[in-house]
Amino acid sequence: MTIVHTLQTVAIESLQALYNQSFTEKDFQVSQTKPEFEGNYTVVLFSLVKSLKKSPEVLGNELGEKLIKDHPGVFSKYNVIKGFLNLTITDNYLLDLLNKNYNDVSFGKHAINGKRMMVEYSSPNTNKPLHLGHLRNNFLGWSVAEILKANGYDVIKTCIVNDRGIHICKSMIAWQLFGNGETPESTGEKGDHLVGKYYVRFNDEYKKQVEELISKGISKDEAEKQAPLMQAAQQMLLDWENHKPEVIALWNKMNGWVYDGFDVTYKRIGSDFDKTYYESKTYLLGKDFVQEGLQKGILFKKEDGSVWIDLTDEGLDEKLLLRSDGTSVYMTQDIGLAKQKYEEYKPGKSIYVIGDEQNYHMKVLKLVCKKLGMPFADGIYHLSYGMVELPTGKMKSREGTVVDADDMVDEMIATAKHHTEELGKVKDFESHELQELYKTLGLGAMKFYLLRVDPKKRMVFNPEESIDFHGFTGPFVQYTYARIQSVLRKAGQWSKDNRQSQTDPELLPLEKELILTLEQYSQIIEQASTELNPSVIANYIFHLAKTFNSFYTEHSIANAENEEKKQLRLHIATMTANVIKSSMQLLGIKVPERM
RNA sequence: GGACCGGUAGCUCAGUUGGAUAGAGCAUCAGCCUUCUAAGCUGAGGGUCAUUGGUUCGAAUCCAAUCCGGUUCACCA
Repeated sequence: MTIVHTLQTVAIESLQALYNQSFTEKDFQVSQTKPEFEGNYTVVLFSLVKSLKKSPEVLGNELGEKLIKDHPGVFSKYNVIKGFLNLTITDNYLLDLLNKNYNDVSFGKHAINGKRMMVEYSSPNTNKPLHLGHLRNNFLGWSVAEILKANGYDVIKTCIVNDRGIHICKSMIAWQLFGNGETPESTGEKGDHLVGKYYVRFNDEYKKQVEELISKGISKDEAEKQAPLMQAAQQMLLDWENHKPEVIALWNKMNGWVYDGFDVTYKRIGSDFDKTYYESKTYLLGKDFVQEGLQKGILFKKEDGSVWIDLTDEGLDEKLLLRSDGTSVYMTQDIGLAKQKYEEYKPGKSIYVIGDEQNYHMKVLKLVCKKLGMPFADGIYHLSYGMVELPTGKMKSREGTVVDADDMVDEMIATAKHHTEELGKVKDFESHELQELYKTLGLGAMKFYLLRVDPKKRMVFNPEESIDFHGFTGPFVQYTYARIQSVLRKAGQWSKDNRQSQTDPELLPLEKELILTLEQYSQIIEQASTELNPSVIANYIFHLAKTFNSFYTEHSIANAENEEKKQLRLHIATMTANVIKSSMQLLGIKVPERM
């Protein structure tokens, strides 16, 4: 049990004993004591004052007195200032915690709870390579899955590949017309980049055709419809749906190039999935429930044959579910897929990591499923994240003004190399070890940068500022870890003298602060899970690393004042390293043994 | 126009669900390497928490209105 939980429980018991009134954890707050006051944890008394009809001073003193008397192993001192009861945790409690857990690599993680969660993320289109926005999505999805696992959930990671549709046909048409038979092999270009190039090419040429038509006096709307390229793309989509062999063959070939490219990128950034769904295989799902919904009177048909759902009671609009020609729309497919996912895996909750531009869509999806009486409706959760923007404005993949994911990774790794060489600390490293280190640092910096911000906030990505390796960054944390490992390696050589100390040493302020911070890890994991927010972890690790660095400069570990202190500090350092490694893992970031 | 999200230091962000004198990083300035990794540490300056009103012992946090920015409201996906 964590200190905060213990304090809550014990305080409730004491209040019951003292005043014969029962309270719950929500009736009063427990927080960390502000540094300017004495103590470690604080009970805020104001909310109790009313129901107990006592002054905060009297209440604080009576409660403080009782807590110390009944639990001398946990609390050593108290003081009351205004409505705040500040309690000091005993050194023995913390030393005991340290001794029990310093070498436990799964400290802070929670036991398996038997519940299943699905996390859907990444969801790429196969007409272009991954960009910076996808990176935020991938890192978020991966990290949330890891955080849920650490809380005891059984997690299924899924990906829905948008491998069909007009946008794919655009790349295909452009390649047919302008490609001269280019392949990844012939050009040496990564498959997804090659296909993306033709997607941009399509839009360039299309724009020219539209302008030409407009100059001939045709209206803009009309020109956009009549442009030969667009007509060709639409014809191709029809041919695809009719399984025309040449089109299917081309589609298979070009998608294959893209998948090869994605595999390289995913492997590099450390993304993977337990189950991949392909839209080409699922887009026809969901039509059956429309019939059912019509029969039950939940859906209605308009004169032209299109099928709708009325959401005006909920303050929303009417929403289309089947076109007048009987084909399904995005929403219908999504409902079908949601149902399939549920039937296959029966998750208690299904988390969709999707950008906030789809907030409305996801809200409607959940509502429609609910109206249709789908059992999984309540489990649908949209983990919405803000767009990643550049200082120059929004990224537009149609115009090719995106930060490409592969380029970004290359740049981060190159920067890691540059910084490392400049510091000149790695002269004895093997070449393969160096390559590994640059990758660890570069990717670590990027993941940390994208995950340290609250997901729902949109963020500006400044390429120059983002590769700063100082301060609140991944490499700062990685450096702290490598530093501890270095100390531990050397300490192991110096001394095998492990004699047990008779008297426990008294903790110095920084030692105490560090152990208290380490103790909070389990609660942080819990909080990150309930909020589905990796930035909680990132902020915690940074705080922990910073606290350790202060401790490190202030107190010598190897040359401690005496043998007891040395052992104590080695334990603290070991546990700090374990928690850093474990928490960075939750963000998908590796830590180097030396750097 | 309706709905949803955001506005905190020059910049990028925290702020424990209503608590004590609002905190970090970057940038600026001043210090610290003959001792465990200086990618580090210590300190200084920098704030009308968008604005106004309300709720109460107490508001960056809750409510209302206003201003600014964003997203969305397709027989596109």
